[in-house]
Amino acid sequence: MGVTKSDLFTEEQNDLANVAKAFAHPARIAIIQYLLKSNACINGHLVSELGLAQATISQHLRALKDIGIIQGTIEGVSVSYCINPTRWEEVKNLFSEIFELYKNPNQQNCC
Amino acid sequence: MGVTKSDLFTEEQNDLANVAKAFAHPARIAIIQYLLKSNACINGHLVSELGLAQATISQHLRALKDIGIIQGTIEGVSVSYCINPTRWEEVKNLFSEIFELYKNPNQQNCC
DNA sequence: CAAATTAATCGTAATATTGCAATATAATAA
DNA sequence: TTATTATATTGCAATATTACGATTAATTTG
Repeated sequence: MGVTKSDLFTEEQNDLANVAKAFAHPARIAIIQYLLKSNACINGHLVSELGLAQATISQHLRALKDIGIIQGTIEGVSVSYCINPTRWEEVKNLFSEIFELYKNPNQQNCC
Repeated sequence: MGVTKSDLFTEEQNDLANVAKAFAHPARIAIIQYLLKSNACINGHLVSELGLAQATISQHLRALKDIGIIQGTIEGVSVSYCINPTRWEEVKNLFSEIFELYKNPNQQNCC
């Protein structure tokens, strides 16, 4: 055991779950926030910003790249990272969908 | 190793990461969607809805309760669950904050 | 009271994630 | 070419998560 039974769920549910994993670690949130705030391509100064080892940062960057939220282009020796605008919009909409699903006409419909 | 180094990050970052974990598994998304769509208190018919064992569902429900997204009240032999409206709003705002952080004036600011 | 029902918890196995040192890779500089 | 620099990958240890059978706890029914 220990394996998520993906086949029990819809593609949409599995998608959202995977995307949510991007946000499910503070280091990845820190990376995302850093890229969002700078709103530009950032060379990998992230290692000095966060207090984690270079290998660990690289691993988190890879996770974010796999999910598609960030993209990186090689610039000589270093790599520039930034938010992927298209994917960001997609991810935003995925979350919006579920958040908009909740209508609470009266405060009393809850146990 | 294997422990997330929470002390390296802000409380806000750790909070969002924890909340995101609610969405980071398709079964929990399915549970949330089920409660959202019914928009009412639902007795534990979730076990028959999803294809997971009773113990597993209970475990996911507990995770959602710990995060605060759902609440349950005992109704005789069974338990009624529903979305916690206040917390839901909070969670929604946490995600909104980070999503609103992204401004993309021109499509060319990305590598 | 005993049986039935419902859900939580415990214990455990399997898999996933996190973190890092060491190493590999790739581009540039000397 | 040989350093140097920046990042990725590998291998591994520690911890977390997922799943479920078995058990427990609490309530209701007969």
